[in-house]
Amino acid sequence: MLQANNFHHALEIANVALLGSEPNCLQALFRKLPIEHLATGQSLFFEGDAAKHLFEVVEGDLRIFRIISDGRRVITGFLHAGDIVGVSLKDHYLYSAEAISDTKVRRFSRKAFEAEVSNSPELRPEIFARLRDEMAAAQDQMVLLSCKDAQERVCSFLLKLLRRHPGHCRSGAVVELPMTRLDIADYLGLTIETVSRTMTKLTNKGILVSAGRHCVRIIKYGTLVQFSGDDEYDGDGMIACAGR
Amino acid sequence: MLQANNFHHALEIANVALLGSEPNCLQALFRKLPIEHLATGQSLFFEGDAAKHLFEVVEGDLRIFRIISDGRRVITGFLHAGDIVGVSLKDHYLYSAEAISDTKVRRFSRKAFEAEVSNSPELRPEIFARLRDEMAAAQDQMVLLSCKDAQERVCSFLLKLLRRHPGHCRSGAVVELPMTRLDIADYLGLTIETVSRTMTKLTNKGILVSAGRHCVRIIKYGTLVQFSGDDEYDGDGMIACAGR
DNA sequence: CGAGGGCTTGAGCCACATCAAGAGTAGTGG
DNA sequence: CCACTACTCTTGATGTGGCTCAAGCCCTCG
Repeated sequence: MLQANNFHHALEIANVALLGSEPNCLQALFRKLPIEHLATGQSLFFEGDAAKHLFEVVEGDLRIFRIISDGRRVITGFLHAGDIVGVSLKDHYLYSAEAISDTKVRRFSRKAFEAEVSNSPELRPEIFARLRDEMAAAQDQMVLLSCKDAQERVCSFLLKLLRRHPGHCRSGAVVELPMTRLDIADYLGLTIETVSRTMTKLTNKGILVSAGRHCVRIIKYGTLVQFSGDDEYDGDGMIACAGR
Repeated sequence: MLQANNFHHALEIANVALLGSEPNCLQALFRKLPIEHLATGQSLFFEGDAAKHLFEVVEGDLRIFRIISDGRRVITGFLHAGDIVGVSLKDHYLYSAEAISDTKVRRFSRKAFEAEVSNSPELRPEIFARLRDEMAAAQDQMVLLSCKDAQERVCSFLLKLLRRHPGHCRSGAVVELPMTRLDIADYLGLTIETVSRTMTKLTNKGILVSAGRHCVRIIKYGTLVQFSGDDEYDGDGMIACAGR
């Protein structure tokens, strides 16, 4: 299932070699590892597989999702360059991960990672910070799914993408949507038709204009924020806007 | 807002005194601390407050929730005896916490807690395990809110409560529902009327019988599982059923 | 230029929300 | 002990947002 199985042994050795170096940030842990390439649609791992590795997303985007008993798919998040997947893993992956665009990742042995983190007091706060961010994102998503209507969900989603790039939180900014409408629908707990209709409505209201299938330009940022149904005030100030 | 503010200084001293003792499990950390009592409906802390403490629930139940801009409430979880609240906190509480029954808690300084965990290699895996469980629960909740219908939500909820007591996962078991219907509704993303109607329907189908306002007896456990819409198979075997 | 996949748009329907009333239960005070 | 009150829960009637089903459009790519 996991590609490049023959590759792992070499990586283990590379990981072990890193153990003495005491890197002071997570990214540094991964820096020396070879880059693996994923084509659009290719899987990184599957829900239920033994969780032997963590990954750093170097470039591109991934969707993480679960398939439920009736065959439907729930996307629980998207990952982008700079994100690390697997920090919150149990023995088995809780979800599947697939590339939604051409993507580059670095693979790290889970065992070596845990040893590394356990030995490095500098790294632990960073791990905890990422876990906390992940929890906060999950909370926000629960609020969205619990009680936002279609328009609020779509606006919240667009804002979330905007906020990944500080300085893009303003009218005139352009949002890239690397995922398909179906991905967005499965993430927002809507159908593809409702997402499409909602985008059209937002366009008719003059809040955004389409700029190709995977791109929209925000015309009225303030209105978008209002429509998102979030409180303007955020407990941690602008931290939510500064990205991870 | 937080009660017993005059009490904190003494606690800090108690916490510091613990630092030398190297406890080997989280519960042990809290064991020596005085118990604080919360009456039904009383708040433990509020969303946005500076997160200065963690709490161990010794007895009783809490709801954790957020109030959104239009005044609606989203309950993101319930806490029970043995749970620890605050492991995943940022500088400020992400949610409010209120007692839903008479509740006893122990309070631990966040700073001392972090020092303790940082000094104790035995404690860290336990912390991570709790964070992972919290993440897994959040994922499950997202799946529930994304695509389960009312009946599936209510059945999943009842099963979740049952699974807190190993051995109760069978026909004839009794489930305590310390929270109100409104709490359940706000947790499941439904209205109080829909929760009530769904419970009635399940009763009419012979799956459960009411045993007072805060108590139901499960008659057909297997059917309840089927109706919950979860896969029978769980990646980590019976772990999900063994409670925290 | 044709085929297939992704997206948009329309019509009708259904599950759940909303609105409204009434029944059951706990708590209070005389 | 009972009456009064307030709250929780249940049940019914009606409304509606988003889902389902269906068709057509628009890219992209061979």
